[in-house]
Amino acid sequence: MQHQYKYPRPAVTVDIVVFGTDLDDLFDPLKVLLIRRGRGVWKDAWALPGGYVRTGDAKDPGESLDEAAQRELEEETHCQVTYLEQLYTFGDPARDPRGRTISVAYYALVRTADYEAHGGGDAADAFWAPIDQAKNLAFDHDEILSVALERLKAKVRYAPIGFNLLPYKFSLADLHRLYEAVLMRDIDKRNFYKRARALGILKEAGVEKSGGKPGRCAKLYRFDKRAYDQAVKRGFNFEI
Amino acid sequence: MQHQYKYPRPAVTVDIVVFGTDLDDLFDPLKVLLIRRGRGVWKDAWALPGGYVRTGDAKDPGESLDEAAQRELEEETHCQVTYLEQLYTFGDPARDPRGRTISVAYYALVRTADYEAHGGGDAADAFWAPIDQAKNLAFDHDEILSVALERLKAKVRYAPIGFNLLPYKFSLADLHRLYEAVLMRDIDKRNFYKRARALGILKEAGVEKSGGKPGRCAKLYRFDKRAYDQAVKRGFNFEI
DNA sequence: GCAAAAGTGTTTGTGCTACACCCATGA
DNA sequence: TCATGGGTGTAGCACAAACACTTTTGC
Repeated sequence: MQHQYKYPRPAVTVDIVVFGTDLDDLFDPLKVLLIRRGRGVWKDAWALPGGYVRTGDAKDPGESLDEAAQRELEEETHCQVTYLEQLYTFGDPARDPRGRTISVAYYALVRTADYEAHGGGDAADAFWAPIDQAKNLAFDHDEILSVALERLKAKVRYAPIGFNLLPYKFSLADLHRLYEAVLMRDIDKRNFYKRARALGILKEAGVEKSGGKPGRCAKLYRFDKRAYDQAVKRGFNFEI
Repeated sequence: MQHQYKYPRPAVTVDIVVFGTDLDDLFDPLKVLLIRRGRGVWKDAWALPGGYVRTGDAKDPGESLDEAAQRELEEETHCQVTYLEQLYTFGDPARDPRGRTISVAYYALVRTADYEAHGGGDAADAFWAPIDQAKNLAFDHDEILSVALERLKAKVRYAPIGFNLLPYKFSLADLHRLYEAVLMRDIDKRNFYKRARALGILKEAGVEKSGGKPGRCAKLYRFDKRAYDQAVKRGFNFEI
């Protein structure tokens, strides 16, 4: 069946920048999920996962933008999605050669580390790319990724969203490496550990089992959401 | 002529939160521009200015989202628009009873003070509402306004966008009142003046003519964009 | 015992906060 | 001369930055 309107209407999609981590990768723990395009324009190019928003019609109310993003995300990644936020809406008339398409971009943080999949998953051609190698993507996805990275960099400094990229239990060294990777600069270890603990939102959670690696075993922590929520109520400021 | 698509498509609009100031209003200098709806659903309700994005078709590329916002803005306000930024995209299926409509919201800062109009303008039913009186707006515009205010509050603290709400020349007292109005809290005058000057982005610009009012004449300043751009290059941080 | 990774304190300086009075002008 | 609004300085404290060595573990 066809749908008719008096004036032309754009297609509306959501595209999602999915950030994940690989803590074994000491230099590039921060990754982004890319999909290989199998056909049509930009065939064989890497792209951000995404798809059309279900608009609905007389019988069907359709889905909200958040719901659309969530749905796409579940199809693409089988990791636990712990954070999802709308990023920006891209509407340049020329951004999709097939016709006027407006894309509402989201970014998501997922715990890859809690899962095995990570590369050998079932999403046929999905790939966790190191951030600085994700270039020359389809459409305007380079720009979308760049905006997402800037947002992540900015937000991670004043909101405790970084924890969403780590496993449930993590060491301060993990947290430190993550922040260095996201902010792309060296951060003094002692000052960082001090601040992180001073925030009062970390709860001790045992000790790492030495996995046959040299070096001292790390103490583990988890994010204490209870303490965080209370601190926010008291008007606390979380700059790291 | 009708336009046909295989799947249903949403209508896409831009709505704009236009912030302005009335410096003579010592308690509520911060205003927002509202439009009275003359017909259709939400008739007689106050609403944010906005309208449909020109999508384009085979012959016509249409306009970008920024262009749509700019165009709507020019139609509604004859003040100098010095700042325009995309805010958030609202896509709840039920937000417009007439049918699925996705709204890309923007916020704009304008210099009302450089113009006479301000109320007696030609936009028949436009009104500069004090921020805290702008309630019970049409559609989900209460929510849009609330998001815009939060964004303005946050951004004004680390970026020099507040100047876009003041006339070209302004006194420190003006700036102080503006910040108190935007952040909705008292700010110590001496500390504020000190910080404002220490930023090094204010240029002296003469002295206020006493307009028949009591009290000492204020020194005037203007925003020094040159100095600001250079400071940004050096990686300066502009928290106020 | 050596290589690898985790963990730990002190000093110094800068910047934020709190706070109360004098100055210029018009009526 | 009084009412109104503009303008100014200092002292204490808390936080950020800089900086190097010790501890634990596997091999």
